[in-house]
Amino acid sequence: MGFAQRVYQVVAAIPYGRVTTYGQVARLAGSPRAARQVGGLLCRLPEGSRLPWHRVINRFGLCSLQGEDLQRQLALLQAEGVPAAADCPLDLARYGWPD
DNA sequence: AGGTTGACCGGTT
DNA sequence: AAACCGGCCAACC
Repeated sequence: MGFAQRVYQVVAAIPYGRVTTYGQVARLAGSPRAARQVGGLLCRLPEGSRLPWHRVINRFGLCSLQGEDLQRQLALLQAEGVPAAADCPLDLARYGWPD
């Protein structure tokens, strides 16, 4: 299985109401330095994908998206009880996906 | 075929 | 404390 498939599996396994970082997804996918590529993959997900891409944020606890996409991500997170905001970083110790 | 460009990160200056 | 640097992968010129 290739890198992309492993990333999809890891993202699919992020629990409801939790978030994780690009770096951790990369780590769990077996390629610790490939955080950027994780973003690249999620960026080009097909429209109707059932993958919980919105649970992946950056190492500062903020969403890396902008504009309309950012609003969509915030809404999805809020809908599952995660107090995500555009400006205020999430506490990863509280909402993060523990190893 | 080779260069560029990203939803990034960690370690080292 | 802030800037820098190399990695790693896929897609698109």
